[in-house]
Amino acid sequence: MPDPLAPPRVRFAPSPTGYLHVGGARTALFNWLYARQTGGAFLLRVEDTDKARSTDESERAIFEGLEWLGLNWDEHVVHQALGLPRHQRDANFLLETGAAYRCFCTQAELEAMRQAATARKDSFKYDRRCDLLAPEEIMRRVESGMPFSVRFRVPEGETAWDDEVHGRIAFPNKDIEDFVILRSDGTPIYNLAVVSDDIDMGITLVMRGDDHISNTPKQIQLYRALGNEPPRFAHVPMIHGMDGKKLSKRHGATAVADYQNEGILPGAMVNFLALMGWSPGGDREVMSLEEMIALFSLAGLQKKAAIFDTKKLEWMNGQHLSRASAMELEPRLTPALIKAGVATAEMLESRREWYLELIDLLKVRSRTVLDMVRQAAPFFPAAIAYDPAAVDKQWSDREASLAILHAVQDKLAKVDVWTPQSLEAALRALAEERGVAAGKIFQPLRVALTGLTVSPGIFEVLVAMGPELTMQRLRDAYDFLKAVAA
RNA sequence: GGCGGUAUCGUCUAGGGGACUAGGACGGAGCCCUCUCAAGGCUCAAACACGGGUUCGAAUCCCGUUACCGCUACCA
Repeated sequence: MPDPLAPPRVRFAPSPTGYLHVGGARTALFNWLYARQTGGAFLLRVEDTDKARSTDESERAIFEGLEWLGLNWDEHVVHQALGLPRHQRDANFLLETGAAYRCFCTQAELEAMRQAATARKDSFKYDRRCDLLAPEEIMRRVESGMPFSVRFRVPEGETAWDDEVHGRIAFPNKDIEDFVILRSDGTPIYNLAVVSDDIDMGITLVMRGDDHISNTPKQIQLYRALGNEPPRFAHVPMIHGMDGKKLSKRHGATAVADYQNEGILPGAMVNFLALMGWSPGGDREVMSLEEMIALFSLAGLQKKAAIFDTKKLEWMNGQHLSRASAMELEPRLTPALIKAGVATAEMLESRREWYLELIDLLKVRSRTVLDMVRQAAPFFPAAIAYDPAAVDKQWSDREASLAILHAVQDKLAKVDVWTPQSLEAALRALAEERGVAAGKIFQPLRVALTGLTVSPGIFEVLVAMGPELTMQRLRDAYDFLKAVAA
């Protein structure tokens, strides 16, 4: 009997056959939030019994994904394959207590029975023929070395549990066939391995995808036959793609690492994932990890599958970007800037104050870290590319543009102290002298400085860029304009 | 086919018998702000799957139907 007052123990149990999928990440997140809120333990178990498909690389990718999201686990990582002796002991125990029996049917025989049933339009269920064998016959077959699998004998009645998200779910036992728990090669089948491990790890709440609902009655039967009280179960809904089907590659990125590479912040990813299938109630949306821990509850879990909407993820990321401090963003932006070849580590370090101010300037108008890189590029010495759309729109009249830029240069040369105020005064005066709207000056200048139609306020841009780089950009613009004109 | 699960705007959701003319958010349309783009503010379009009950009263409870999803392996 589990102690109801003991701290809960939950687990995330991925099989290392790929990357960390967003669906898995969300299941892990819910378990983690629950453990952190209750002071319980969040354990990790790698389900690597399928040696053919499991790889170390995939295992590493899953760990890295969890670490990036900030989902730290307690105790040591359990590898399911290492539990083989215990799985076999449990199967033998079930055999000895009569809860399970040996099945000598071959896979080919089973397949034939299945096909015969399908031909009759019947649903197939193993007919227990091996359980009806005389004890002497069983003895004879075992002694003659005939291979056998071990099947669990499902008792009469009904198996039900009070699911933490769905309420009571019941399965008539007659609908559950005598399932195999140990293969003829002596290795365990999933349901046995899971139950054996969860008992061994002292798991008190199994929170997993609702695709496991139909495994649950089998597992409850195994708990009982093994002399254990089943844990609580919480079956959370799945994540689907925009077409309503299970989320897969053809819906775009499904690996959390993909979103990491696209410049999504882990805090935003976690926030977004949490909101798919869980709600704190009311209108709360943008939350920190700490707030989610405080607010999390099983009662707020949704029953319905959610569809992954990357648009909302990007919006969420923009929110987190805007709210984060430059100091917090710096470690995420710096590697991206270096990777893109925009700046070097030394460059950023030598002008740290300036760099942090630049981050503050850009973060509010960016949705991803990659957006920030794009917008930050003009503030670094490397030559810029001119966006054709910007050129067409703001420099359509080459001669006029050249004239404006020269006038701007003259004005700027006379500004001693570069502050937003002094620059604004100078440029607005220029507009007045020339009798044009301020925008007619600012926009062509913006293209000259950044190559883009989009940037922070033009005076902030000038200050951040400084007189030297500004003049360089203007000279480059002249060259460009003259080349096009000629 | 059998069994199980689910059903509120296009999407994420609030709602747990009367507070519902159904709220918020993303996305869309528009306005304001404005040197651009964001951010921010405001406005608009947009949903209780259907049919029966129960009840004075149902988005909310019950039953059917439909649709969708999952499982139906000596996979996990």
